[in-house]
Amino acid sequence: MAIRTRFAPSPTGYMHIGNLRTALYAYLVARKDPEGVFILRIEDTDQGRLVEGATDIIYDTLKSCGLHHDEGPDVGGEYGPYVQSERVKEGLYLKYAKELIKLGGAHYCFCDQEKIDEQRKEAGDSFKYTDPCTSLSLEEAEQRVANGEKYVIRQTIPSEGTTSFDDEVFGRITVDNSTLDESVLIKSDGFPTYNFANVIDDHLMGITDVVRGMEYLSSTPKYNLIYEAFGWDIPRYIHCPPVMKDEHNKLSKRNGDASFQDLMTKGYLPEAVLNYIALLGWSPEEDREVFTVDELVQAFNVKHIGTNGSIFDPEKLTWLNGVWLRNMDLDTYYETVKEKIDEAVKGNFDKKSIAAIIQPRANTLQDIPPMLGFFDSFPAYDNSLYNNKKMKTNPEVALEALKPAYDLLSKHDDWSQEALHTALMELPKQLGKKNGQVLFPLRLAITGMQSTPGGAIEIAAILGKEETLRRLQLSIEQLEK
RNA sequence: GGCGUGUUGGUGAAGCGGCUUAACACACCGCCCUCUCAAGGCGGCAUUCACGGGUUCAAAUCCCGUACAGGCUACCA
Repeated sequence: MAIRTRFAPSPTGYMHIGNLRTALYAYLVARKDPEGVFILRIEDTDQGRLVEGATDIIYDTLKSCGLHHDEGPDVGGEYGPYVQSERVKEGLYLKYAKELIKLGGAHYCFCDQEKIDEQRKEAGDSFKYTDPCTSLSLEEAEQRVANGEKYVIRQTIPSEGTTSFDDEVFGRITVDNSTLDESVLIKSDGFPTYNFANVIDDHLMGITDVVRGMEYLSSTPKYNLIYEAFGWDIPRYIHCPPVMKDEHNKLSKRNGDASFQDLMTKGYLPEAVLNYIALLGWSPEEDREVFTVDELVQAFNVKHIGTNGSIFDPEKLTWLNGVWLRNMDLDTYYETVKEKIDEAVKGNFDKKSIAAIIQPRANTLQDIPPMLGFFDSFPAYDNSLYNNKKMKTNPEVALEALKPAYDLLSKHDDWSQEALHTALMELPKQLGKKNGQVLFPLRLAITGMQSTPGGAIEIAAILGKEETLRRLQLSIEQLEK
């Protein structure tokens, strides 16, 4: 039987990294099977928490990550509808809830909130609701429903015994039924709760492998009781540990900058983000860290998902993003950073050469513009910058190097980087100086910057003869004052 | 409070009873390369696996307890 997994977010805001990771893992589990199917289902049963536009964010995020779903609200499929609120309209959950009642797995409950609160107050800390409606006869309950009394449908839990299941990552989990509470399955507004809808839908959609966060670990036994009451097959469970912001806090939608969208605007690549989050909580068998999504499909193994929560580390993401950027061939790199270069450099320079000098230096797209300011404007700088211990330079040494450099360059016509290189590398020898004593001042003289991406030769080549000489001239005058 | 889960360096982690004097990666620190800054190369960085007991010839690895963390305990998901 082909594996079917689903990603089932509720449209209550943007996608944060923990969510995305769950989607990734569900995707990988499905793709691992050549016949596997990955489904997107929208869980919008909490009408009060819906956020406008949230579903679009989900579509967009999955799309830009390359996590294509085979079935879903936007692409269709044989098991639709894929939006729970639409399924409610079909009366689907209520139908199954009533069947579950007949099977003894659920019951009508007429208790109002005050009654429950009262019991909670009395019980203090160790509260577990004891529902008096459990003992109502079905006839009586149905009569009251027919009379128009407000009701919910609650799960009926056996008072004795234990329920166990095997989780693929956490192993065997066993709980006493007596600790399980009889949660609401159908709310008084007629909508199912997550507790019920996810079981019904997972079964109806033929989900074989349930991939979700471990916050559901402790309610899974309740879900299994429902599966069992219906006589349905229980899926494989893959519960994932949380992604944390720091030692104490899970990543959260509020005051978090770890949404996928945020990371994009911070200049990270979707590929790098996917790669990074795959590594949060999962480790490959081989000693390697750089993976494309397709490569992850090959390498992924549920058995290597860890059991402890992991802290999202922006520094490592930044490094990995840099690796992705550096691994690109120059044409691809140029295409991806073109926009950033254009943003920072308006002058008529060869942008591809600029791309070449920043490629080993930028870890995120955002790093790029601040590096390039000196192209458009020649910044004012102080002569003291020529003092450099390591380079063994000072203003005098600089002047001794810059004047002959000017003479040489003004007579030099082949402005290719190679030609400039050969010409300028001769100069230190002729002057009896070290390379750094000539090239360091030269770079400073034409950029006004203490440090720049690229060296004097590379930058001179990009600036062009006219601009290079112009700046050099200005710097020499400044030194001679 | 109850129930369930987890705890290897600053971070991600490997390890699943002897091969571990605890991989690898990020960060950090050195050195090398070098016209700056990066990139790259090399090396350093946990005498110890939350703590305390126990089992065993042998434990980070198994068991128990304690501490701590986060999860569930909603007509949220």
